[in-house]
Amino acid sequence: MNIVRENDGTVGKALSALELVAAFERPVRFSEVLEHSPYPKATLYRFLQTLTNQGLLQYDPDQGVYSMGMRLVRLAHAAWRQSSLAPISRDVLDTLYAQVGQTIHLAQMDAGQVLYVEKRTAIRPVEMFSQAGKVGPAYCTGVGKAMLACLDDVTLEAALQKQAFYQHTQFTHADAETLKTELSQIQAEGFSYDREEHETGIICIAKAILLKGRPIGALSITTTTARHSFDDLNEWKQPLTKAVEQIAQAAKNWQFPTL
Amino acid sequence: MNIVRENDGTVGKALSALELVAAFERPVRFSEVLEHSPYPKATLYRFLQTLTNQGLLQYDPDQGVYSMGMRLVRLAHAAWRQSSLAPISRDVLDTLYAQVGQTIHLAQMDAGQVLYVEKRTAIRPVEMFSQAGKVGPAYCTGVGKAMLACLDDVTLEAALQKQAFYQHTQFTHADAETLKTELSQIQAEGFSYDREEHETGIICIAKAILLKGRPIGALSITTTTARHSFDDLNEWKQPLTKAVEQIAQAAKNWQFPTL
DNA sequence: AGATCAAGTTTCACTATTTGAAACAAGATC
DNA sequence: GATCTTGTTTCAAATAGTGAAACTTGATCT
Repeated sequence: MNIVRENDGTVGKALSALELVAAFERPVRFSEVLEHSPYPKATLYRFLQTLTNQGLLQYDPDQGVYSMGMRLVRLAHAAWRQSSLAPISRDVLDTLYAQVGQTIHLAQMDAGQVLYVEKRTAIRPVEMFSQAGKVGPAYCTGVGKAMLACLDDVTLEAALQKQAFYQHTQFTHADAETLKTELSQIQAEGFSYDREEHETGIICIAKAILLKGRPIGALSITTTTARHSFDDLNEWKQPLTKAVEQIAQAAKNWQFPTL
Repeated sequence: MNIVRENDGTVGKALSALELVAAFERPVRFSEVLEHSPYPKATLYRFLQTLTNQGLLQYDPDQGVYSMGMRLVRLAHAAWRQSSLAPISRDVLDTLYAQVGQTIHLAQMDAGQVLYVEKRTAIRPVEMFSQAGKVGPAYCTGVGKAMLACLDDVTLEAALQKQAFYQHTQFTHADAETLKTELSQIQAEGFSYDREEHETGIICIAKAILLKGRPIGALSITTTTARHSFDDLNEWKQPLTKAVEQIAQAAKNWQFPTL
C-alpha cells in the first residue's frame, strides 16, 4: 500500500519526509520519524526544519513534536476548488440525494487510490474534511472499481501494481486476476458494485464519470445489508446514471485535469 | 497582502511557485505563471514539472494548463485531523449551534491571516472545504481581531506587518493605529466584534481560544444587521464563552501546536 | 506554400546547495 | 556524577540546481 512517487531531487525527498509525518495520525517526535525514514539523521533533521519553516509542518517546542501544518489546508482548499469535481457537482449531488435518500460519495483517483472529494449523508452535518481528502482502496470499493474498469490496459496494469489486496472482509478480491474478471463485467454492465468487500454490512452501486473516454471520477450510492438487498441497488441505476451524465456534462465546459 | 515565507533552498522556491498557481483560481498556462514569477523561464519550468511529478500540481496536456493537485487534499486531511482545532471541537460546536442558531465559525491563524477550519450553518448540509481551508483577513474579522488582541507586542508587530488594510467597507480599519486602539478594548472586554468591517450587513461577536496565554484559535457567531442590532450580539456572550472554555479545555489534553 | 511569431522545451558549462559521518550539546536516568 | 538517549551543528566532498541561449513546435499571416 506504499505510495511511491518518483524522486525529483530535494523537493521529492522533502515531500516524502512530509508523508512520513502524515502517516502518523498524531504529533510525532523527531526520533519516531527517523525510525521510519530512509534518510540519515542530519538530512531528515534539515528536511523537517525546512518543512516547518515553510508551514507544511508545525513544531511544538514545548512537547518537541511535529505535526502537519495548516498551510496545507489552505493549499488544499485551492486544489479542491480548482481541480476537483466537487464544486461543479454540488447541485447534482443535492438532487440525487433528494431522490435516493442514501449516502452518496463522489471520488477521484489519486496515486492509485480512491480520493473522496464530496459526500452527502443524513447523519449529522459532517465534519468537513472528514470525508473530503480521505483516501480508500481502489480494488475493493465501488467507486474504485468503476474507475479501474474504464482504464486502458497500460494504465490499468500500472494502477493494479499499486493495489495492496488486503483482505478487508471475506468478500475482498484476493488478487489482480479475480479483480480483472469482475472489471470486464463492470465494463459490460456500466455499473460496479461493492458487495461487502470493504466493510461487512456495507454495500453500494457506483458508476464512473467519463471525459473523452477516460475516467475522471466516480459516484456511488451506499447502503447497508440490513436495509437493502443486492438487487435493491439496481433501483438506483437511473438516477445515478443521470447524475453521472450531468457531472460529465459540467466537466466538459470546465478545463479539467484527467486522470 | 503578500504572504512571504523564508526561502529555504529549493523546497522553498518550489513551494512559492506552487503558490503562484494557487493564486489563480483556475487552471493556468505556463506563460501566465511566468509573468507573475520572479524565476527565469527554465527554472520555473522545472519547478512546475517537479511539482507535477509530485502530485502537488496536475497538468492537462490537452489544454496545456496546470492546476492544483489532489495530493494536497490528501495531505490537508491529515493536517486537519492532526493539528486543527476542528476535530476536538465538534461536539462543542454542535451544542453552541443548537443554542444560538446562528452561523458559527472556528478559525486559527496562519501566516498572519485567518484560516477557517470549521463551521456550522443553517444553509445546506455543508459543502466540505467550502469554508474549511478558506482564508480571510485578520484586521477586519471578528476572529482575526480576537486573536490579534491576545498577542504579545513582538508577535503582534510581526502580524500587523502582514495586514493589507484594504478598505472592504466604510467601517474597515484604515491602518494599524486605529486597529491597535480597538485591540486594547478587546483585551479589556474579552470579546471582539465585527461591525460590518468586512462585509456590509454582516456583524459578529468573537472570542479567542487561549492555551497557556497564547491564542490558538477563535470562535465567532455571525448574523446580519437585518436580523440583529449590535447590542443583540451581547446576548451570546455566555454560550460563546462556555464553548471557548470547553474547546480550550479539550485542547489542553491534546498536544497542540500553538501559534 | 513559405515566412513570421509566440509558447514551450532542452542543453550545458557554471555555481550553489545538499549530503551525512562524526563531533557536540542538553537533558534524562541510573 | 557517570551514562545513556535525543536532538543539533559542522564541514569537506558530492550532487543537484541555475539560467542564458539555442531549439522545437504549432499557430497566424501574407
